[in-house]
Amino acid sequence: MSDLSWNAPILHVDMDAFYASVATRERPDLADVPVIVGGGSRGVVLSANYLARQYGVRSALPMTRARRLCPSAVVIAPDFETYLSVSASVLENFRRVTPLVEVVSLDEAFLDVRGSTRRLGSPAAIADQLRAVIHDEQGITCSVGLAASVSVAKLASRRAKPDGVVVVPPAQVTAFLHPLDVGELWGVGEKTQTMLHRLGLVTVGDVAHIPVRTLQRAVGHHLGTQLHHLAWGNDRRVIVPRAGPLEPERSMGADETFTRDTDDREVIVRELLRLTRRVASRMRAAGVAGRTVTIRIRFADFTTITRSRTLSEATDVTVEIYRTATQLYDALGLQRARLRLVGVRVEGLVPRASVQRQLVLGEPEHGWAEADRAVDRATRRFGAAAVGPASLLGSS
DNA sequence: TCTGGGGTCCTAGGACCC
DNA sequence: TCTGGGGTCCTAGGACCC
Repeated sequence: MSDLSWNAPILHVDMDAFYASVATRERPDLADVPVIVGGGSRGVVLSANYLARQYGVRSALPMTRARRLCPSAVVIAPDFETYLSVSASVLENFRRVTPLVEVVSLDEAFLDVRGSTRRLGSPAAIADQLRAVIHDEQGITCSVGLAASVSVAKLASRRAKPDGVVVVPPAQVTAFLHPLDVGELWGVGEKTQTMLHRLGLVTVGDVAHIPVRTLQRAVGHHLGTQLHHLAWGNDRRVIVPRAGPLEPERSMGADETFTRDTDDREVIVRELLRLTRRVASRMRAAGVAGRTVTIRIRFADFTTITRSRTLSEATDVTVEIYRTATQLYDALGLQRARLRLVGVRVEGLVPRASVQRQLVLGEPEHGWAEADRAVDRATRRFGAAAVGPASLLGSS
């Protein structure tokens, strides 16, 4: 009955410890063992099963700390191909419920089920069906939050974990929200949480009851407005059906942490070239070009700077992006600074077809675009190791 | 051997233009 | 012989999300 009063019942479906669950679903030997999915020596935890979490292991924790907290954990390298395929199967399960699916990431999506209740039953019944189907077909569990808005549904699913459902009827939204810590709100990370706590704003209810202007002064105009609305459950966001992270992007980039910090210009510049090739070929595959080239430098002490330059016209040409990146790097005039990470990003992406190249006759540049396409073709046929500048031979 | 890699959005100051 | 005021673009930094 109460379901009928819901303007738009929203489900937020969130896989439980997704990477770890997928990694262990056919490994009964790991069922009762702490499991961590994570990268190499300088990496972070990508996913941890609930046994590992009992030791304090969390996503984004440095692997070194995670191993210290839980020496008995089995550490597994991520296998994104498998995650992608499981994720695609789960998405099919969603689409059988409703076409109004907004994919957030590989392991998370919002479903607007207002059009599905006649066929499938109440929103709560739909949540149960989905969890059963995903468990039976994919061998993993998920949690579901059900509410009348996107933001509350998301908070509800978090409270449902693991392997549960939490329903927040419209009349109970503020009673549900106000006791929560401000850090639970979308847009409040570690920094903002700390700042709000220092101001004596600990719960969502605290934030709800101070004047918007005060909030805006504390955290900025935009975020202040947003938090005020979220604290009262005012969330007009609607589900935008989309396939997820494969949307037309505004920027593309790549960065990589060195195995060891380095101050060697040769090594750094070679890395800039490797990253640029990766980014540029992704851009060409996506049919986009961009005008602003940004490099990112992270020093050994973790301080991070960016330097960018906007070109007169958009490009997807490896050599142009690379030249800009190295010029930006050299302009820093670093001497003995040890770098932990470098990155290259191209912003202001537009469809390549919309770029009118002002080709100057005799300009030596205009052969490079064709060279890139030849490299792309060869890479598709023979693999990435087959083609590359001499400075990268043997390194890829 | 503390702290990945892919992104998005906001803020703020200066340049520049009308 | 002080100050305008928008709007837009560019750059840099920072916070956040998954």
